[in-house]
Amino acid sequence: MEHRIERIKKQLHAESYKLTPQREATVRVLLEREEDHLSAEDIYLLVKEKAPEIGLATVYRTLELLSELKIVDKINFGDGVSRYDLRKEGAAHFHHHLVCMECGTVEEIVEDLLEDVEKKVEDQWQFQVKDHRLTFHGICRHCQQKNKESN
Amino acid sequence: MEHRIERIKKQLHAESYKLTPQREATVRVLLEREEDHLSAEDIYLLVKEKAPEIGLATVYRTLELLSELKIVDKINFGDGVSRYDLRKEGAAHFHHHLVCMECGTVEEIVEDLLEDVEKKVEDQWQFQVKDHRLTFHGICRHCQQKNKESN
DNA sequence: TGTGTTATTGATAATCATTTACACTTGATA
DNA sequence: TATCAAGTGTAAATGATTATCAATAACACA
Ligand SMILES: [Mn+2]
Ligand SMILES: [Mn+2]
Ligand SMILES: [Zn+2]
Ligand SMILES: [Zn+2]
Repeated sequence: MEHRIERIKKQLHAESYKLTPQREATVRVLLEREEDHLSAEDIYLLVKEKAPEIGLATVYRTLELLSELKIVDKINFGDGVSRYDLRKEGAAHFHHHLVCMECGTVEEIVEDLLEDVEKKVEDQWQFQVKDHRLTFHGICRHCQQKNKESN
Repeated sequence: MEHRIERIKKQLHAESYKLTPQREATVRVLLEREEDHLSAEDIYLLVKEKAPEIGLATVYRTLELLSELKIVDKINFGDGVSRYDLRKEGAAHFHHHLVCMECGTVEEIVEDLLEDVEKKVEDQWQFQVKDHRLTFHGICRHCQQKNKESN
């Protein structure tokens, strides 16, 4: 944890931004809830527990800044809100998501999986890939089980 | 064109919805601009040319309905608006997109490309895939060329 | 240590996409 | 024709995000 905060601090400094107390509190929430996919509002409420005086606008500004520096990725699962997802330490690409259409849970896939596809896109479409977003919609293990039992 | 309208009409009837003049005008715009990725507002303005009395809410309602029936797919490229994309005739899966980070153009990939990946997800993650969203962000052919010349 | 400069913040208002409420129209059916 | 549900247009409401602005904190240097 402290190690990752240090690293993020350095990334900010490298672009001559400071790790203010508000920014640090926000980053800590993101680290503590790394496997979740929180909206700005969610994050705001959690940060308020550590730093009650923080404003919602500051949370938005911090998330915007962290997005620019590629420390977090902004994603959209089709409900009305943006969600913010910490990049995995040292990951070259954004990870993938499995969204269950029945219970709404979101599972992560850290494996690349797209190496071959990207090569094809670069070769056949002559498109220079920098990043990607891949989300599968379907039925999670748990709901499959539940459905089987109810039959 | 007329053939596809007929088919969509049948899909609506199958769920006991009617193809009202407003809905037809909206569908026609989507067919005419099939390769584009229009927002609700874009579509509204185009439909108004055919049916000036239509209301924005009706366009939203129609797009919502067409989404439910899987006639269009709602996508989000990260700018603040949802965009609506006609499913390719008879396509089992939603097609993919290449978004240029420099000029903003969106290119389509109709080929599946994900067969192997989906198999892996089903086997190794036991997730039953129903649909997917795949977008690559990068530099399009045209902008690559332009960058090369300016060096 | 003081002083000017700039970045950052919190509160609030503004913006903008989307949804809702509601009164009116339409078209089918009894 | 009278009735009824589905569909519509207008206008207002909602909710997420962004812009504004005065106050504060951090820093650079006399
Ligand atoms: Mn994630
Ligand atoms: Mn498309
Ligand atoms: Zn589930
Ligand atoms: Zn381009």
